Amino acid sequence: MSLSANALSVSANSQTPPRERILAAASDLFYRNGIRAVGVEAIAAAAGTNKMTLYRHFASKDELVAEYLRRLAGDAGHFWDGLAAAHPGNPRAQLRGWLAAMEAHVVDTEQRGCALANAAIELPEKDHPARRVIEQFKAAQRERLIALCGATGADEPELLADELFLLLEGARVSAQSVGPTGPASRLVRMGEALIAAHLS
Amino acid sequence: MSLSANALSVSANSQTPPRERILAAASDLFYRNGIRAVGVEAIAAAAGTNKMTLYRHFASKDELVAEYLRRLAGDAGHFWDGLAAAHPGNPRAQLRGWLAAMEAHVVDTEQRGCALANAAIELPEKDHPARRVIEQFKAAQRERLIALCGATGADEPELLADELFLLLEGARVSAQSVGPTGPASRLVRMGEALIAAHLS
DNA sequence: CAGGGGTGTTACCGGTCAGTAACAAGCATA
DNA sequence: TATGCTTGTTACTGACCGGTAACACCCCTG
Repeated sequence: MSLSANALSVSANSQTPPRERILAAASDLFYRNGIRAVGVEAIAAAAGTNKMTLYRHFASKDELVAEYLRRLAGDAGHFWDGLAAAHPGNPRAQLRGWLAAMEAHVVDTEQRGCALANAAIELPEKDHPARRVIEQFKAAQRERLIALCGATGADEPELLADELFLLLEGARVSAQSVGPTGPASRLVRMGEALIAAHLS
Repeated sequence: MSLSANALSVSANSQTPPRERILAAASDLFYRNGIRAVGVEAIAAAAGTNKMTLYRHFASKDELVAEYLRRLAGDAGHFWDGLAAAHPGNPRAQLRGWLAAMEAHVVDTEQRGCALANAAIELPEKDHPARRVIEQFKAAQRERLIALCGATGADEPELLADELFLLLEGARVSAQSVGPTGPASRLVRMGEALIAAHLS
């Protein structure tokens, strides 16, 4: 089972510190091939280094996985911040921007859903260090969505947020089984209908 | 990483033919621990037999995985048939029954989401024999839902079906990251609101 | 009784897994 | 020039992976 990999600019650049190169290579391989499908040796090779250096920066593969997810959670937080900065005082526009970005992400065939959700499916062990990261991230995601729905003046912000949350989560996972042209392609329209129903 | 396993009645019963015991053991282990996390030796042992007998009934582990998913797809088909038989000529009741069953399934902490969807995440290789099964199953699932929504007289049956489809898919996957007490616990209420909106 | 198909047992194959020990080489600072 | 830190290299461990060969066994049918 040959793994697919891309030559990432960061991992090819030997100017970048090895820890960053390893994380970049691991992110790429984990996301596209699955966490369990990727060995540490392949990660080190893709990062232009070797297994020893990898283990000098990460205590174990599980810790590398946790850090990989931590980075993605941070990126998502920055995306939310960017939305808020782009539409200050306009929660409705922020919500609209979020929906549009999510639909674009779902339709993109290069994407394979939410890395955090995928990891939760792939790593059912309750004591895996990645689980803390996943649970905290998803809870924070939901909280932000609830706050945003509340700011728009929806009648039941928490219910609306959960509807949108499930809609998105379903779109991202179903794109991998029925394909991105299926139900997931009308995410914006569905979301707008939900929002409208709660603003009456 | 010790695997969790249950002593299934069928796998403990040596009266049952070995092929069925193997499938039962594989279903249990695959679903709870993930497909890649389970080795064929562990499956054979849980089925009360050995690796050789397993390979006399299944050409490879990948084929065993495909058959495991085929069985589940068949079970789901029977569930739909049962719903239709329980509420003949009453699509509204069938839809309601489907929603209730899905919420019960999502809330059950023993469950770990849709085995087919999980497999799609765990097995991204396009040529894996399981992918055909997954894609056909999800497409059939969606078709049945569309037909049912159409029979209820919804104004846009396909859109409603996709909304319900994504809602369910999201609920099952998010139960594994935010837990079953989160957004997934109000699936019936959300679904009913969607249906009502399309029956106006 | 003879035959044969399904099953169990053991040992093995080559390969990969996560993780480590020991040592050489580079490179900066002091 | 000498120090000390980071990295590279090679080789290795013990375990497990999917899959197979060879052979003994049991039980049912003829």
